[in-house]
Amino acid sequence: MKLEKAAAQLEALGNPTRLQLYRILVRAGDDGLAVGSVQGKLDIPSSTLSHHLKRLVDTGLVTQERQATTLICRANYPGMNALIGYLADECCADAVCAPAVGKALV
Amino acid sequence: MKLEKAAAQLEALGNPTRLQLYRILVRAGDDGLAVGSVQGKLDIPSSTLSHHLKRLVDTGLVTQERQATTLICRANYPGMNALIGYLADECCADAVCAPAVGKALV
DNA sequence: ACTTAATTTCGAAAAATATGGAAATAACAT
DNA sequence: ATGTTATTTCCATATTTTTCGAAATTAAGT
Repeated sequence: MKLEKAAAQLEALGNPTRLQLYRILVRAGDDGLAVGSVQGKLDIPSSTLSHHLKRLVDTGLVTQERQATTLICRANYPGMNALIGYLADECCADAVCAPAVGKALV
Repeated sequence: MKLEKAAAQLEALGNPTRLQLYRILVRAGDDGLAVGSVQGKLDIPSSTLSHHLKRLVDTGLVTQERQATTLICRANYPGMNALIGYLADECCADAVCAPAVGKALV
């Protein structure tokens, strides 16, 4: 993973609203969630939500699939894994932190 | 870890200059690196660097220790591990991505 | 074609971030 | 005390981000 891409993904997640949004999608699992359903959970205007979603989609953290008029959004696990892998590699280049990453697995 | 804190750390890392800066500190290992040495590697004005460093320190990703006139900076591994753990937990809440996280360990 | 529902784009204002020169501070040596 | 080096704070500016109402678009359903 290139540093620029990692930074873009980190920045995308580095906004409380978007991180919350991403969490909601993760919790929705493989079924995903329609934009409208997400809006119900976040209670923000649709245009604001659309901008945030776009950011997550553009950076490869979320995917979207049309079903008639509704747009299903899903957390893109491979994208997140690549990011976590990048961070872990950066973090563990010299150190000491493998155990804690391991802990996240349990 | 609280969502707000995770978001602040992600945002701190979500800037190419700061991510590069953080990488440099990780690679410097336990010895750390003086602010001036970092500046030499990044080639940015000291005031700009100081702002970025402050952001990483404030969010708990970097620590600093005075040695006479120079300030030694170190990557704060526990801070990063907590963040990676948070992301892994969020990501793996329902899914499918444990194997990839495992891969990051190797 | 017309309507309805879902979502995005446009446009614009407020807020936050990024950048860096110049001055201030910190810590020490002489 | 003065000088020197290292780093931060102050200040101002340019850019980017965030926010959201209103209008436009998309995709059915009737």
